[in-house]
Amino acid sequence: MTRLSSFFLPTTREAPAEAEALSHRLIVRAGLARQVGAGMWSWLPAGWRAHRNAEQIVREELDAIGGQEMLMPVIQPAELWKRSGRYDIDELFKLHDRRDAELVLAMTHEEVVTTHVSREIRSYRDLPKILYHFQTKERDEPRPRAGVLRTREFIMKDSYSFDRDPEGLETSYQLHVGAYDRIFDRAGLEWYRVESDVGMMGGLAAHEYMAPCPAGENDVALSDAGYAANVEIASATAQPVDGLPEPLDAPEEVETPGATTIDDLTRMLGVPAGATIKAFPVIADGRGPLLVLVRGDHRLNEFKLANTLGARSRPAEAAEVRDLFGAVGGFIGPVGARVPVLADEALRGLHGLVAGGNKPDIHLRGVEPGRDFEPEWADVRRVEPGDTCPNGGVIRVEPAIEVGNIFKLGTRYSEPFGARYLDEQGEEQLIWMGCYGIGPARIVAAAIEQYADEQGISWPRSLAPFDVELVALGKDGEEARTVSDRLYDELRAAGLDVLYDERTASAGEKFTDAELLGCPLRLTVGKKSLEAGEVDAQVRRGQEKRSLPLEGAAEAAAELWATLP
RNA sequence: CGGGGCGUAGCGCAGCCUGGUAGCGCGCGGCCUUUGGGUGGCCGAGGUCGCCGGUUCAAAUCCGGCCGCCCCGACCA
Repeated sequence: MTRLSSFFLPTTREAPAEAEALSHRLIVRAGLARQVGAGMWSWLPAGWRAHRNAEQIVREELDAIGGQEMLMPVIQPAELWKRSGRYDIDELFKLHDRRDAELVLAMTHEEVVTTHVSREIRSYRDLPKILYHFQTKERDEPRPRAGVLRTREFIMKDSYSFDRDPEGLETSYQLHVGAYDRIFDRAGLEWYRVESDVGMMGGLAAHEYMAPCPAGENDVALSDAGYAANVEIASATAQPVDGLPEPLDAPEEVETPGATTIDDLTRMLGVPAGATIKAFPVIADGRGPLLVLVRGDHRLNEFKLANTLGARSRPAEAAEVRDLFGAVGGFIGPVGARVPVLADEALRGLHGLVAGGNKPDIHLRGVEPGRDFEPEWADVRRVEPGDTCPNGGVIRVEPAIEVGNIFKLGTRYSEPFGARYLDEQGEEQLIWMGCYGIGPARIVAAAIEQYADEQGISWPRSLAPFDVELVALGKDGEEARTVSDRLYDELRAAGLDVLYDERTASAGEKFTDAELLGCPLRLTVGKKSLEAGEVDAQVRRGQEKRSLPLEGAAEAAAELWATLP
């Protein structure tokens, strides 16, 4: 029985002052969830129904590719994490039990699942396997934010594939690609599968599933030609520089007092930003000082730099810059630099450029890479809207929520945990692994973000807490109420999940609440339509209204519902 | 971790500068009214003013410390 008069659905007229993201505001206002602390949330009954709907889609599609659901603990011995080398991650919650034994709260489950597999899997006959669970993840995030989008505790579906070789891993990976594509389609989301950074942990390949929306924390580079990549790794051909100065025979000094920014330079010298060189002095692990160059109108992409260097790097400190270049930030450049130079590809072939002169208040103009300095070339810039992607399309950049990721782990965990099997020749081999995550809460939040309108949430059918909200107008005991009571039973008999608003509240209040909660279909029983022998139906998305004959209204509503997005 | 902001009733806020009985709107309870888009009226309940300390005859208000929350950035297997 889901009668609104007794259902725990605390809606509010106003959102908490601190809530900024649309999904945050609507989740609170519609009574789906409540905040307990920074990054800690309780799901209330209606929100939990949506969450479980998302889970169920994920479960069905994983089962369909042969996934086997299990459950592993959140609290784990620290020893496992020391063995995998992940114990020192700052986000890992660490604790001690009463006997002072070291424990951790799991942020994912590679350590435990690999331990099980290493103990139980012996033979190539036991492979492949896909194991998964839905379990709480704990992460001591430095900054939880945007409601349920980034929390310190959340539920994740994580699955793990185990194969005998890279080819097997590729097969399991592709099975997940198919399952994930179907999951996000069924969830009704607009989504992209984008190439993503494999990180420093030695992964082999990775994709992220991104749902574009304003509250998204990630930027994705997209093109109509089908290109899709996280901007962290996206690569594209830069737009040419308009108005490049004429070449000079050799660089010449020009006084630029106080011009420490590209803006200052373009104003002072009258050149376009693209005709300047932006220089970043960095100190790379294992490589020492390095001068990284990008075009003045471009931005350095630190992920791509790290991948190019195969190492982390940090910006040089002011004192280091002085020692290495004899100048302060804003006036350093590649010509005559005593450290190796790494230049972005977009600078290749340009001439007449302005670069720092390595002297206070001095720049050089007429600089030509390759002639005036010999850099190592690499693609280390962030792509910009308007760039041309590898297959010819024009790049645009959109914010998006990461709703899922898939990752080829290789033997990253099977090595430390000794997960091996015997092949047909009786030889011991390492197991090849993949890991695959989905956050149901983010699916819920992304759906809210993508489809909300002025009135509130507008759920995709597959996620909505209820299929139909039935609004009964008039007083208890009037004819409208007897009719709606009967319709409520008939709707449920027709297979629909119904939220029945039989409160003694004004019509406007009920309609407003119904639109805020956003079930795909609203049915209204009141005196007016009843006199015409009808029930009013309103489709939430687009708010299109129509009338259904009272006779057979439940079946008609079920048919209508089935056509909704 | 760097920068900024906030903390007064369930929610949104005023009061603080200039110390002197803690307020408003919404929501909540009762009665009446209204019932197809947040009806109107009357009555009422509800607050250790984030916490600790200091100054003062007197602190929501001034001073110090702490805690919590949010935003931007950094970070994000």
